[in-house]
Order: sequence, then C-alpha cells, then structure tokens
Amino acid sequence: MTSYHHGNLRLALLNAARELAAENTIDSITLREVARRAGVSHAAPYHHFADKRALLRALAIDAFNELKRLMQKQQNLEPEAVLYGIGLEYIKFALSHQTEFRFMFRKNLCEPKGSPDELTETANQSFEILIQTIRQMQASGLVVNGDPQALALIVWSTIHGLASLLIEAPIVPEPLTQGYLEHLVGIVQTTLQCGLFVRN
Amino acid sequence: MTSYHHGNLRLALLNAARELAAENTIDSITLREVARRAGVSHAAPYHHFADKRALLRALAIDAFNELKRLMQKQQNLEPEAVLYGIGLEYIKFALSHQTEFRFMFRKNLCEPKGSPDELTETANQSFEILIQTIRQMQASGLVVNGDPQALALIVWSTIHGLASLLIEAPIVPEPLTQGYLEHLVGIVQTTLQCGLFVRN
DNA sequence: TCCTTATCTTTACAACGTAAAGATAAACCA
DNA sequence: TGGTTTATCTTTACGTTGTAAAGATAAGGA
Repeated sequence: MTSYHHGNLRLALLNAARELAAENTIDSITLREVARRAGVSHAAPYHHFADKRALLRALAIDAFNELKRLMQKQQNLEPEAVLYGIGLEYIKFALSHQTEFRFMFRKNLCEPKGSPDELTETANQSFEILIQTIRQMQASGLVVNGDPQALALIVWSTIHGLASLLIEAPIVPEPLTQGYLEHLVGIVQTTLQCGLFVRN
Repeated sequence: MTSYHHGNLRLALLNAARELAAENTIDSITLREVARRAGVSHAAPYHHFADKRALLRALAIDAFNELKRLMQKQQNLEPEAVLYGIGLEYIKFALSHQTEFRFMFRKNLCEPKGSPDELTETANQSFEILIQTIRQMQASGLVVNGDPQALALIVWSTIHGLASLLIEAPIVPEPLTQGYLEHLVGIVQTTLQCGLFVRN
C-alpha cells in the first residue's frame, strides 16, 4: 500500500485540502500540511499543481461545479419556486462550505484577464443558470422584461450578498437556525417580488 | 529627523499598510514590508499591534469608520434619494478601496465571539445607519412596515452583494465606467422599489 | 531488455510571523 | 538638577511557509 507512486495523488491532495477547509479557518490550508495529510513529501504537490494558487483554484472550480449542480436541480420545480429554491441552496452551500465559498470569490486565484481561465469559465457557467432561469420566467410572464443578464446580476447580488454577510459580516444577527434561514430567504423573495417600497 | 523614537509609528504603519493595499493585491501586505516602509525594524510594529491580525483589524476599523462617514453624509438628501445615495457610495468605496473592503469582511479578524471586539462594534455602527434610514423612510411612508433590522439586512445584502461581485466575482460584466455603475445601482433601486416580478 | 518519462523525495533558500533580550531616549520623580 | 523608571525601537533567533533544483524510484513503451 505504501508504494512510491501514490495512484491518484491529485485527488488525495484536493480531499486533504477540503478536509482542512472543513475543520479550520481559511489560513490553515497550507501546501505542506495538505501534503502531510496525503502522506507525501512537501514537494510532491508540485507535480500536480503549478503552485499553491493552482491548488486553491482547483478547489474553487470543484466548488462552483457542485453549486451549479445544486442550482440545476432546482430548475425542475414549478416556475414560481425555482428562484426561491436556488437562493436557498446557494445560501445553504455557502454556510456548509464556508472556506471553499471564500476561495470561489477571490480574484487573485484567477489567471490574469485575457488568458483562458477555467475558474472564470466555471463561474460563468453557474451564472448562466441564473440568466437562463430569468429568461424562462420572463417567457412565462413571471418576471418583468429587460436585459436578463442585468436582472440576473441583481438577483445574484442579493443572494450572494446575504450569503456573504451571514458568513463574514462582523454582526451576529441571530443564532442561525434552518428556520431563520428560510425566513431570510423568504424576505429576499418578497423583496424581489413585491418591492421594498410602498407602491404609489 | 532620524530619531530613535518615531513619533507616531502606529499611524505611520497604518499608512504604509494602506499604501500597500492601494498598489498591490491582498497578499502583499506583510508585517515586515509595512515596517520597512515606515523605516523601522521588522519587530517594531509589535509595540503598537499585538500581531498581524491586530494591524489588519485596525485597518478594517478605519475603513468602516470612513464608510460610515460617507453613508451619514447621504442622510442629508431628500428622503427618496438617501438609499440610492448610500448604495452608490458603498459601491464606490468598495471599488476604490478593494483591499480594505476585503479585510472589513473577514470573520477571523474579529475577536472570538463573546469578547468585546472593536471591529464588530464599528461594523454594527455602520449597519445602524442603514436601519435608521429604513426607520425614517417607514415613518415617511416610503417603505413598507416590518422589522427594520431584517429589511435593512436585505438592503445591505443587495448592495454588498453587488459590490462584492464587482470586485471578486470571476465574471467580467463590462468595463466599469461611472455610468455603468450608476446604471447598476439604478437597477438595484428599481428592484427594491418596484420589484422584479410582474405584479398580479 | 533498456530507455524514457512521470512521479515522488531530499536538500536548500529566502521570506514570513513572532518571541526574547538588549539598546536608546523620553518622562518622571527626588 | 540628576537618577531611575518606562516606553519605544533594534538585534538576534527560531520555526514555518512557498518554491526551486537535483536526485531516487517505478511504470510503460521501444
């Protein structure tokens, strides 16, 4: 079992990183510790990732793909329920994968603008689902007309903002129960749906 | 001029950190480089900050205070324009102080929950302005009734989410002009005001 | 079979955060 | 005023990190 060649070290490294992500804070993910957990020398990772950024980027890409999968699943609901479902999944994912979520939104993990970047591409694919949802809802007369991309950006902002604040904001709104969470997403829904302002 | 005692090293260190924040990415802020720029030895900062986290925390606190000041200034506008003004200032601040903005929302810079934490307190003071604004608008009949804290959280989410995505999201919506920025904040306003969904 | 190539280890180095102990100057107190 | 205390800064030191370079091992193709 303790062969010189590992078999699938790349995956083992990513899993070790995820393990660290789950148990510690964001700074505890170190290349050397990841290698240690995978049972290899501290330089071994360099045969699978160009540098530390590349490892974290791979982590972020995996996370985006998982989130995309969760969002896609919500598209099977009745049209009026899709957006609420997506919002809830998004926030639940952020809360249950806080460290990965932080790496998903770290510009300096992306390749310099212009060069092809898998992270940017994967993120865009997730965003596409939101645009697509808006488009479908527009077709069903559920959402106002207008540039679907801009509207999707606002929806994403609202959901992403709530998720970020719940994770990172130095304010403690409540002990976070599933019920309170659904309550908050409900307000988001209501806000988007009815508007915050009094109609005149 | 080159006296043994610096005079106001604490401020000089913070300014050096801000200088680094302005010109580089988030990882380039190192305690030793900050000390170098302030013209002192690499251990000098420890007489003014307990550790690196404390320096960054002070940076975040200063940033929150500056943002609070900007938001407060908007409260002099006509009631209907306050929220738009706050949103625009918030996003402009995030874009012009990206690194500080990132440190403002970093849970691990806060003291462990329970102990008194100046960062948490300062952040709450900023949030208070938003709650206060909602309350005033409710009094003027501009905003629907309901828990002002929860409503303010949603408003904050939307604005904060947009700011975060513009800074961090691995999608490039547009070249960011002042005009496009105002356009986006306008959509936020419209969303909050009129709702995204078709009325039925 | 031998050689190439991919994978992993060893060794090495500079930079970092931080601790401990010593130097300097300012402030305070007689 | 002069001496002592205290705050501030420096020097030295240590362990950890990311990364480069060179060597060891094993797998696969000629």
